[in-house]
Amino acid sequence: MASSIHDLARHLNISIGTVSRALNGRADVNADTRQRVLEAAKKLNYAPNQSGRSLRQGATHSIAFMLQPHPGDQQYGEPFFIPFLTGLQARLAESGLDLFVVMGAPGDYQQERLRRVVETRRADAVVLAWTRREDERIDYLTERGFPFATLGRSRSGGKSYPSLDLDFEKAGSDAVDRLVARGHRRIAAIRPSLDLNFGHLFMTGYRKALRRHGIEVDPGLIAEDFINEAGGYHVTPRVMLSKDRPTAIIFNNDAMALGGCKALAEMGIRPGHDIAVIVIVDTPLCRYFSPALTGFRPALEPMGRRLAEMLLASLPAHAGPEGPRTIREVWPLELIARESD
Amino acid sequence: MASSIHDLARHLNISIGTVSRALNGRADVNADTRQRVLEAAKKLNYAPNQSGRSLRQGATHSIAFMLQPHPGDQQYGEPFFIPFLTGLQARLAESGLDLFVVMGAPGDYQQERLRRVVETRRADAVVLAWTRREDERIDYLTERGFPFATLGRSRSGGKSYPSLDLDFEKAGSDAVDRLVARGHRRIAAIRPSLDLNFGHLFMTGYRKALRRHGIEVDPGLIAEDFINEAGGYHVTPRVMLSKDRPTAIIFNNDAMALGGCKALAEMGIRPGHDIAVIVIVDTPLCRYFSPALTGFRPALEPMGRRLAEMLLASLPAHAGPEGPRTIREVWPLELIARESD
DNA sequence: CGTTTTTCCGTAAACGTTTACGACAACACA
DNA sequence: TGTGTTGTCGTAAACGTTTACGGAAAAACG
Repeated sequence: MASSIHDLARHLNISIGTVSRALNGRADVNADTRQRVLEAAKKLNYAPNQSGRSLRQGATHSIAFMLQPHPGDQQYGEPFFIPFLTGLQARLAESGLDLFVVMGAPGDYQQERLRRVVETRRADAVVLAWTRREDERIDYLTERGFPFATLGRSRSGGKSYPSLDLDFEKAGSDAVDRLVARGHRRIAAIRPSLDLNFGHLFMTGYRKALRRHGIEVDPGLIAEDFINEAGGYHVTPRVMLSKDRPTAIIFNNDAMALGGCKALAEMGIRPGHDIAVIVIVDTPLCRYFSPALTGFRPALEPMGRRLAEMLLASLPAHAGPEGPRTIREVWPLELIARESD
Repeated sequence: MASSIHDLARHLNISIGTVSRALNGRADVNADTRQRVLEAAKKLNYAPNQSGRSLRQGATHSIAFMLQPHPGDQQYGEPFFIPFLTGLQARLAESGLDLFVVMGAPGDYQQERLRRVVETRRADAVVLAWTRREDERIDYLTERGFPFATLGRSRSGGKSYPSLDLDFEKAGSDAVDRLVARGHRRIAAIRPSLDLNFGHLFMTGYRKALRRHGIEVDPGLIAEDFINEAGGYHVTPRVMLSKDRPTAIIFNNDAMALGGCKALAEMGIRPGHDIAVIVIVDTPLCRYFSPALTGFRPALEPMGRRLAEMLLASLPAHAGPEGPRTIREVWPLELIARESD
């Protein structure tokens, strides 16, 4: 059905070795036989069979991105990831690598699918997101010696893999600074499980900033739930009913903020008037919500490109001649002041 | 590094043929050699090299889902797809197939990536979404004889491929019926390009229902823009400034509705009070927005399972012994009445 | 012209599987 | 004992590539 390298060879009356060399741009092939091969390839619309290449070269020329469902949640925080993936894919494509996304059944932390990808050698490397403080996926990959990179930090696996993260700690701190400067002293924080590393980092910044301002951390103003709309909706009333009501809330996520604002609305509390609201990671939702939510915006697409770059540099087959490799980077989050605080 | 079938054979002092047969559950192998093979496989944690299998069998055991960016848009409407993909992947996994998602650079209609996947035989079949009225991807695949299925209908490619769609026409019609029953007669429609087939279907239902109620279709109440927040935001003021202002708006999409409601808010118009708002496809956003948006909810996860089923039945290698195959299905959208209309 | 170098190409092995085929032993049956 | 059947296994080819190796012809050089 599909044409193989043998068809080309037969068609041109030359050997398959020469065809392969011509196609792969090697030096030891005459300029005009190469020309003829390329033309024939186009004419018969030949494309190399990936299974054949992979088998011979021991490389699949593709990278897997694992989309990790949150525990207790059907959602994936995808709006966040799409621009990141766009950048990642663009940079990988420049090096001739395909990117594909693998999703797991919700709930299993993806360990199963990850093993499958790794053990059946479907990809040359994987990219992990939603890293956890202790992340068994990272342990597995390092132990196994399989190349990977992460979006987000973790305490697992030493420091020997490329990772890129956002400065959630600084964002948490900046959010508190901003609110304190505007006269707030009772500032609530609504976050997912501390197990998710960005939640942990956010809270570290939040706590440090409060202390710096001489404000005692009130556990009644901190609440945890699933990182989705339902989570924000269910948990927000709790902090609002604490005996000394907060005058500001920082949400760790746009979805939690949406749910939270819904709960506030039902209590007759208006963000931007009766209470200040800040969201740690900005998305289009924040911009088009009414009132528009103040948030911290990440440079997702450049981050995708950058992490691809770092991953490539760590792969023997793609490492350029350049010198020292950046292994870990933390990128800033830019405050976008809008109407909600 | 990774163990191959030869390692197993050497370790057990039997031939690779026997090992392969044991692993693949074929009949002509002694029960206890099979036992020993399986144990050894677990011990050396053997997993078959996919490239090897694919090459030999001429099948990759994987299905590609193409995530199609909208023209002029960086977004993908992902929140919509995730539950669908969950169902799709679950059913495919039951048949031993992997699902992966491939994304393209925004703007190129994915034709490039699609060709790549097909020609290098990275997948055994593909699933397309966001089908257009005339869809060159479908033409390409049918012409090429490559197996595929679509989420959404199209006029391209004849009727010879499995497809599953939502009844956007009925939803558009039902939305109008509901609004008319509540006394509205000036009903606006905000939609993306008619090229996107669901937009076209929605408008067909909208038009037919208006005519049925003896209401003339006013072009000033129909507006098109990109199917995202920005699109809804930009275009909504236009219909609100038409000389006879609408009393209701139907948005074709949650993102457009979010942007549109933002624009309404800036004009001092409150959904649910001053104007009725209905969204054709319901998402968590609709539920947690204030006011909660009335919308039409699809059964996305079952749809994913179902389309997988239909695709499998069309693949020679997986077709069960059952008789007639369903080729096209249209599923209903269920109205979820909330506060915005 | 003879020798060396260069240019170009063909041959064949290898990657890890699956599977058609045949072989051999054990067993049943006559 | 001979023949046929059954159960189990080994052998080897094949899938489509890439690539090390060697060889022939052409070019360069003395």
